[in-house]
Amino acid sequence: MTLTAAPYCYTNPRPAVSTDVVIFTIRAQHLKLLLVQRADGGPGGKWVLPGGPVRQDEDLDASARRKLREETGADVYLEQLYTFGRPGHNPRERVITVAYCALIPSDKLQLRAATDAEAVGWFGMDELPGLTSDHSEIVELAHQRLVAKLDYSTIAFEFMPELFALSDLQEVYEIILRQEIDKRNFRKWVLALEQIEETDEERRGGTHRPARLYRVKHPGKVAIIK
Amino acid sequence: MTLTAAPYCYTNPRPAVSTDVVIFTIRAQHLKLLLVQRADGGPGGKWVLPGGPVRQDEDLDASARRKLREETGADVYLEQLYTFGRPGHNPRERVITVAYCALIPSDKLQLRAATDAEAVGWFGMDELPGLTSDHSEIVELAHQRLVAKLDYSTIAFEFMPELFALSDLQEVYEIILRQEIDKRNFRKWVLALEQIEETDEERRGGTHRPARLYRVKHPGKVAIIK
DNA sequence: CCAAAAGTGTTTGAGGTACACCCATGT
DNA sequence: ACATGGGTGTACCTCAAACACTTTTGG
Repeated sequence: MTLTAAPYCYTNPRPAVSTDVVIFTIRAQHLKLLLVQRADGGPGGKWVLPGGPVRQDEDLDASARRKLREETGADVYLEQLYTFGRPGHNPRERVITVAYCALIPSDKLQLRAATDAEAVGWFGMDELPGLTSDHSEIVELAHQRLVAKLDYSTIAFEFMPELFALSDLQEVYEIILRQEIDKRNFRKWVLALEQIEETDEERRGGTHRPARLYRVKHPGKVAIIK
Repeated sequence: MTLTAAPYCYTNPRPAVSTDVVIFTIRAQHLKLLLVQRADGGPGGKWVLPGGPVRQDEDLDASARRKLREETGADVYLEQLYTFGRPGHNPRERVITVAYCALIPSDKLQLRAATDAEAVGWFGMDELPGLTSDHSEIVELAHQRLVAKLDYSTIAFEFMPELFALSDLQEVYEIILRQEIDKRNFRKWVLALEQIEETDEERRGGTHRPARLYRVKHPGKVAIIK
């Protein structure tokens, strides 16, 4: 090992630190998450969560946000999930992973054109390709947390575009919770939160009464609701 | 810098990774947390959270647990809080801190005899000595999270000794929430959770009716309550 | 006029809150 | 007997859940 190959030397061993991001969106009536396939040669390369080493001069949040932007171009809600740090087999190559979770509204959903280096794709929770066990664990935790947060926060609003109908929002809840919700009760509940407001726009589409459109009052801020 | 002084070399810079633990207990009718004072020479050494570098072969949880044991001898409820990783001034000496929170029941509260190297002490939230700004931030977050969790989990039970009276438990809630609670309503609520059970022990103490003692049904497991 | 989604109120039950007195003991 | 904390029940109110029909539009 030469100095030019490994010029960063410490008196104690140090782990490599990466961030991995679970990026969720709602698409085609399903909750999906983004995976990338590194072109490590073979055609059946492993799909993995977007992620990689934290730069030395970069905050953890910034690192996760950079990866989010690199893959999706979107700059949206992002929160730290959990930090995983099982020692690996090789003590000199230990990796610590700070996992993040991001939510993309359907209207900001345009994948960055895949580079030569990797393919990107959205996968439903039921159709995930084989992931490494730590990536499975991260995805599992992110999903649990998302479901739990629907109950006590306005996190689901982060999936909504600028303008949306109440039935769009209801659909998001139904998709994530995997259960139907009574329309009248849902409307009463969500309006009572006072976190969305009516606009005077409406949306006509198809052979039925147009839907009134709403907007999130404080976009990007997730409120805790008791 | 010689090879023997810095034998661990990498092609990219790596941060040092530490764990810091916020250790809470209830003592003398106050919520207190443990700080240590490194004997860095001067008498007015800085008080800091117990913490330090993660060993290379050690899980993050294990690292936090080790520090918990080193300072208190106790092996109790511990959860990961958040990971902080602002880049510091010197890019070669960046530190990433994984913060944990631990809760010690009053009966397991015996501080390890302080070594020559450091003093240890319990401080109320209102009487904290000046901490570094990142330690303040960690303490703040741990406190918020504790208060929030009282509402939707049985985390407060982790403060209880093996056997306790309902009024002891109520007192814990009152201390942390800083508000009085109606005795009858509290008892109805806590019993309806079905997470503690009556024993046939009672405690006599002072000039009044003895208190029935209860026990936590699933010690060490924090239940989420709707 | 028909199909399709949008929109709207009322009743009921569970659980949370407010509130005051009797009980068992030690001195 | 009295002071001290331990222990109990009821009335009310709020909020979540169940439930069905009318409205507006496009074809």
